Amino acid sequence: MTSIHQPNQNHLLDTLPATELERLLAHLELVPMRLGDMLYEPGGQLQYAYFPTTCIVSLHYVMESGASAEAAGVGNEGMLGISLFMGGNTTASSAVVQTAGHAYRLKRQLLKQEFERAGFFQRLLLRYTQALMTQMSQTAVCNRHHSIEQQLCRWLLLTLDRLPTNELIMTQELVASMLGVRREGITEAAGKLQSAGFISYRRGHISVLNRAGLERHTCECYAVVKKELSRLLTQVS
Amino acid sequence: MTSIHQPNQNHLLDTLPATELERLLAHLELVPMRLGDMLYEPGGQLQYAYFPTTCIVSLHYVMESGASAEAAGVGNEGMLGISLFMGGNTTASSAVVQTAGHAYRLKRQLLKQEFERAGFFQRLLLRYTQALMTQMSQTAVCNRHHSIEQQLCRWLLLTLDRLPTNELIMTQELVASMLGVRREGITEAAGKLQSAGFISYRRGHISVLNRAGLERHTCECYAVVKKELSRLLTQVS
DNA sequence: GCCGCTATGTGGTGTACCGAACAGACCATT
DNA sequence: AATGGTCTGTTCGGTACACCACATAGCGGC
Repeated sequence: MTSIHQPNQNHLLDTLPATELERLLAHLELVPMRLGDMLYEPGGQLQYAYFPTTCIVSLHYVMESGASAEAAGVGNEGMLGISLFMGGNTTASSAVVQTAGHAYRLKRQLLKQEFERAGFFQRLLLRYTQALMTQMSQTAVCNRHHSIEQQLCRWLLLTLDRLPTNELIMTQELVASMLGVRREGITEAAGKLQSAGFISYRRGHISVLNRAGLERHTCECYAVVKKELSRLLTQVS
Repeated sequence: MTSIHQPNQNHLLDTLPATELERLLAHLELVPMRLGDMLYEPGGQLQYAYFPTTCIVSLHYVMESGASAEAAGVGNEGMLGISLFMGGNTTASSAVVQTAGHAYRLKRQLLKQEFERAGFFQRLLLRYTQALMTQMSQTAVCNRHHSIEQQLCRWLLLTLDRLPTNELIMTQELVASMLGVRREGITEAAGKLQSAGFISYRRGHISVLNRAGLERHTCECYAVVKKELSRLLTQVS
């Protein structure tokens, strides 16, 4: 009997050659991730790296004023705990579960040890980190120049790509805090997307009906991030 | 006789233990960096890594519309060519010289080779990369929530920290393209800072007269970036 | 010193987004 | 079926910044 949860639902783990994956399998621990769980706070010491399978985690910054925004999201394409092998052990951001689901976690020492073998796993993690940097800097530029509606499209598409379904369990309030805008701004933008027939929603549920429509409506930032991710995570030497 | 240019004017090179630095010295080549020089374009293959001593380089994104913005800056605290050891070999950004000066460059293969020794140099570069990620994500959040005036203060301080003098050779037009705002917005913000006695400027020259004043005026983003940089680049194991 | 270029200053109009306040609608619970 | 809490829709006023147009002023080249 096979469980519905498998490590290879995470793309990074799935990419590993059999021998490398086997070394990890015994240490990977499946954990449920509930909405709002905080994996780490700014400056907090991480004990685990997380490889999401069905959850999505947001790298979130909260300002002194209380305002907040997401710098990047992490789902089944990536991992959390970059700083464990980058050397800092902690980061200035916090990591908050944005969509409930599951992840496999790996003890900090084991991740570090595996990284230091300087093999495929190391190269893969570094490439993923570079993809994450692309996402962060593209978010910076997008925040500067694009409308809420465009950014909402980008965000929906990126989120959708990390989920098996076309439905997001997500209030407008939560989306607003991710994009760092007011809830009313999301209400207005989502209303337009619904009128256009691209999405439909009701109290905490957003369904994507016309993905191609969203892709036409979004800014270029979505494509840049996706392209860079696929470039970096295929053909890892 | 000692030249006025020394590799240890770059903080990363300066941090290297003698044995590691010695291996590099013969291969480090001093190059002048002129204002506007493009070190690399999106997707372009890098041939060298650069360690700035007196120049500043901007990691710059240009949108389809022609609008642009900086995701991060690199000066004597860092290096250019992250993607050479991260595995991607290229990035989605371009790198443009924002302040003329000098840098030491190192052939791509040598950087890679040295990185793969998995010693101090590798740990240092990875830590610097993490600091760069902090700068990028803080820029994303800052773009969302802070006023042009605050951002200008942040940007002036970050730039000042990379220069030996308190004078920036820089038109308002250029500053505007860094922050991704209109030139008039910079005129207005700079005017206020000048009235407050923090800076003075004339055609392409900005002098900082009161650093503490700028620090009081800037948003928290400056401190976050500086703190993370100093945390990561001291006590490298 | 004059000229012309480029950098800077200013003003008017438009708009996207913010802040706050409130109304209505949906859903879960009882 | 009623109730209460949460989520969504709408409105109003304010503001920061964009876009456009043009005026002035510093500086280099002649």
